Amino acid sequence: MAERVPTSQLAVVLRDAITRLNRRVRQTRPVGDITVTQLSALASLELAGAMSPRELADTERVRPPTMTKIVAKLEARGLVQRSPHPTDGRQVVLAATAKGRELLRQIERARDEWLTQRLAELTAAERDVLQRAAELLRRVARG
Amino acid sequence: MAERVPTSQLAVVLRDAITRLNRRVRQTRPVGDITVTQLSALASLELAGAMSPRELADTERVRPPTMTKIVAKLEARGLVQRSPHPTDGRQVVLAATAKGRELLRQIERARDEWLTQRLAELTAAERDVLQRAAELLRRVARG
DNA sequence: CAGGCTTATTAGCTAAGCTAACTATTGTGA
DNA sequence: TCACAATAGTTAGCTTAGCTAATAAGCCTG
Repeated sequence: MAERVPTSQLAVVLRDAITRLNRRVRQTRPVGDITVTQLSALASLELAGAMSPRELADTERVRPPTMTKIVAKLEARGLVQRSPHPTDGRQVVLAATAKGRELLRQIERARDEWLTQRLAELTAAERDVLQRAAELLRRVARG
Repeated sequence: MAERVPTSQLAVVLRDAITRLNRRVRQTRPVGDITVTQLSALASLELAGAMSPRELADTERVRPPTMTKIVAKLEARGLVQRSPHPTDGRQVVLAATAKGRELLRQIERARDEWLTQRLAELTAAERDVLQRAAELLRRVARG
């Protein structure tokens, strides 16, 4: 079925496919009027647990001043809570609030609904390919 | 190997994998100091051929005033050229210049270099899975 | 315990997105 | 035909998101 092609050519095809699908997924407008940047930070906080602004900035690949702004907005919406670090007086500990976690769940559902419908149109064998691919893609991204 | 899971769960896993890999790919800094937004518009122009600002705005899913700014910057860099529409006096025709196309090729090479190296670390069978997946992903994105 | 590192914020800039409002052109219907 | 609606593009003015440089506060070490 799939002809064997050079790895470099696979890279081109794969990047193109991922870029396009990512745009489509992002076009599903979020539920709670939250921006993509804010959502991503909130999701990281929920996924990896409480952390400092510095760590969150590193996770999101932005600079600390940028994260200061993002966190300020999330806090103003009551989605994130900040508390003092138990031992280090400089640091701040950020954590998603119950409201923040609830919003995340709502948005994930809305996004995945679109994708789920699309995937349902494929055959079981095709979904199987995608499932194995998903694991590989995560590994590639992590590497 | 891959256990059969519900389609909705596949959607979650797949979206997550794609989001992460997309971030990684984007982190590869472009060659010519061009922004992601500008690059995307330029790539669309190259891919789909000459079109009006309106059409390009629709393609990129932004509003016309936003595209006005993006095009202005691309034009200032000599990457895009604008010419009058042959019959409709209101419209403008946008096209990538030779310089713009050359920049696109450079950037694509740089990006894919990173991904190619990662893919080279997989087995041939795993690359085969990804190749079939890429085709499916494009189809899903198009749908 | 003085001076240097780390954490976080503030200030000030650019880019990217939006809506509303404007100009110019095209098309249309009485 | 021509007044008027629709369309294309831009301008004005706003918010968000990103950056660097500078500042303030706390920690650590010689």
